[in-house]
Amino acid sequence: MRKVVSSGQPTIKEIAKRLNISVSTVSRALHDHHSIGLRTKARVKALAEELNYERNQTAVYFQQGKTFTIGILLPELSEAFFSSAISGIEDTAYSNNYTVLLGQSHDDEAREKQIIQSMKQHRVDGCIVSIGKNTRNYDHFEMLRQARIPVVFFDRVPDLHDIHAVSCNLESGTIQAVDFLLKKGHRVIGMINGPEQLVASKERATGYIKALRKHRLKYDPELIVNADLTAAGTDTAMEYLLSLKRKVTAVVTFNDYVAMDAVQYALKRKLEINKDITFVSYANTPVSGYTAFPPAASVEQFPYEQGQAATNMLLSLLNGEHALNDYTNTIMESRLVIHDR
Amino acid sequence: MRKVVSSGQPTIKEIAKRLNISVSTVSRALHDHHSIGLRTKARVKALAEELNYERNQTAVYFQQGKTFTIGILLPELSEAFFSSAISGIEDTAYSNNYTVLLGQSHDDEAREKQIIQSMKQHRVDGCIVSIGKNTRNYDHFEMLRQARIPVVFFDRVPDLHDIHAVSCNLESGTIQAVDFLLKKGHRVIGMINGPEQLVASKERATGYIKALRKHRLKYDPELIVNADLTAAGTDTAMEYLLSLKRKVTAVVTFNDYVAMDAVQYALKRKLEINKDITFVSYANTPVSGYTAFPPAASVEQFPYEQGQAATNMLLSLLNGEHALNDYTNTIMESRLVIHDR
DNA sequence: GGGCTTTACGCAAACGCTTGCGCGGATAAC
DNA sequence: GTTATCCGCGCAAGCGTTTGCGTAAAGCCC
Repeated sequence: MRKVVSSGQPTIKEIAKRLNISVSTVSRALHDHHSIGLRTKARVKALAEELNYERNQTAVYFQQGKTFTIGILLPELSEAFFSSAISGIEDTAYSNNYTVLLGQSHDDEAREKQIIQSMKQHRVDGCIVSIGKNTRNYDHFEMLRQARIPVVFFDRVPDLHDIHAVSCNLESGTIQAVDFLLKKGHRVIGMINGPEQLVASKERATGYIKALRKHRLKYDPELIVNADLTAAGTDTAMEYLLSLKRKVTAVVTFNDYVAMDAVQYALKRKLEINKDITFVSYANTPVSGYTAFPPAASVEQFPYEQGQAATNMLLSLLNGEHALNDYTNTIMESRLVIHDR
Repeated sequence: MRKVVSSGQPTIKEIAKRLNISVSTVSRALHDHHSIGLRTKARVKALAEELNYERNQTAVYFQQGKTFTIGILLPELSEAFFSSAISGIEDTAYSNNYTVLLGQSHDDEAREKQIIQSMKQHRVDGCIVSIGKNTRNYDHFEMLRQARIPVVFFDRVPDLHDIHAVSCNLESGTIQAVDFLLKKGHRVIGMINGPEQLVASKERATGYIKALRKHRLKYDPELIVNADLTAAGTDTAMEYLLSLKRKVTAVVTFNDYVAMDAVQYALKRKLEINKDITFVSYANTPVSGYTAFPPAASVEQFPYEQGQAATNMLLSLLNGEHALNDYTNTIMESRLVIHDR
């Protein structure tokens, strides 16, 4: 017969043979099944210990059709926001005896699809996903749904209603941010927003508009520009904003990276930060405290906690505590953190 | 019989039944085995497509004793250095059809051991590990060795000779760093080093000493202090260095986090950065460019590339291109990046 | 001591897939 | 026409584990 890898690991079969009992007895003994005598249990456990027996999980997974593994798919593992989130996910997964399978899409829709496919093949029990910024088509997630693999989206959530999601209430955070600028006397406030299809972009825009309305100020659509979050895109957006007739004195940027790029651009244009122009951003990175020209304030999104929340939601889905078709969108509160005084 | 989860997924058995052929034929047809006729292959593939058949990987893994999964164990997923490394690891794993299982130790030896245990049970094909800074005992890795699961250590490498490892040549980087400071006229250079048992600490110390020797300067052991990398530890270390009779005008810190903490401490002591005291660090974070008081220079360690290298080494170990007992320590070059002029 | 329940264990199927081998039939070689 | 070769496919074992059910032996009650 074919020679399998056979890493020489002992199996319950071996234990059974040595003890002259059946494999089922061994299996049950190791599980402390009530129908097994104390003596037998003891003997089995002793031998298992001695042989350094270790249950072959792949066999169990296969047999049970469950892997105690959750897949996480993120655009960019090295981005601070996401790596904090991963940390939160891993921590709560770990304390619930789940393991984490990882994949990054690099915002590439094709790769995103492949990774989802691979995770499905790996038979993950569920997924936590933050979609790429270019993803327009959601067939791959539909596949998961049909395979009854629950998915919890977080942060970058597709604009659908029948999904489970955890995200931050950016609207309220944005309102706080614009409030802050208005109180500092700014009247022409630009916004470098993200791609239109992202919910996060819509929320930011809505917050921006609502804040103005609250102060009975007229909303000028010219002041919001959608960018692609690259440095070049940010430059273009800044160039546009600075070219407007109305003089923009403050800009709300999509995240800290955009803010830093925007700051660079402003410096190139010989503008003085926090004087000629003030930036407010969303804290996707822990650098704010150390940055030379940090945004005057930023909206904290608590990535670690979002990761935890997403994982907890997935786990309750997996445990059946939460019905698969009971779609919930957990909104976490964001909070404006003011850096300069 | 017991009702298994049975997500309704089609199996090769079903395909076989529908086509009135044997499962083995189906299996082989799907693998394009030469011994299967073209007509049969076509029929099988067509039906598979139609039924939306998808191979049950857990069954394959179990059957083959291989999971095409590698485990990565790191101290802290959210640290920039490690998250870049993860990104590099995931990318090369992905392009070699491997998947990545993730765990973080939080520098806790017990948790480290549990994660290794769990990965072993998951039957990962191999591991990539950066050990916790408190880890003194390596039994868990010995277990992996006995289970013939290859491990590649990287960055934080245990001080053993019979291991596979990828790390950065910190010695040369440190020499460059100290050279830099000496050329700027500094003569009393402190070093806040990491925990003694880390190879990385030893290399830094060695580089420091060699650089002095190169310039025919006497090495004063008082100037190197081992810290625990916490903010408090850094404060203590700074306090110590500043209390010395010889006036320290420059400090080489273990990494950017330590540097930033040290900067904070120096500021509290009313010292002017880059005038009263100059810092040089190791770039474990991408923030240097944006920081208010960045270290004057830092030694770049290329985490992404280290991750790639570690993964490639592991893969060649797994493919048998590299003998398990042929222990190699790949040293990558570090390079001093100068921030101020 | 007969009938009953309980205790403690074994039997064997099942999970989905791969693969060595065997075998019938067609084709080629001589 | 006989033999060797090859093509195309089926049989069945095996990977390690779990678990429904069957069944002896032991214990209990009356």
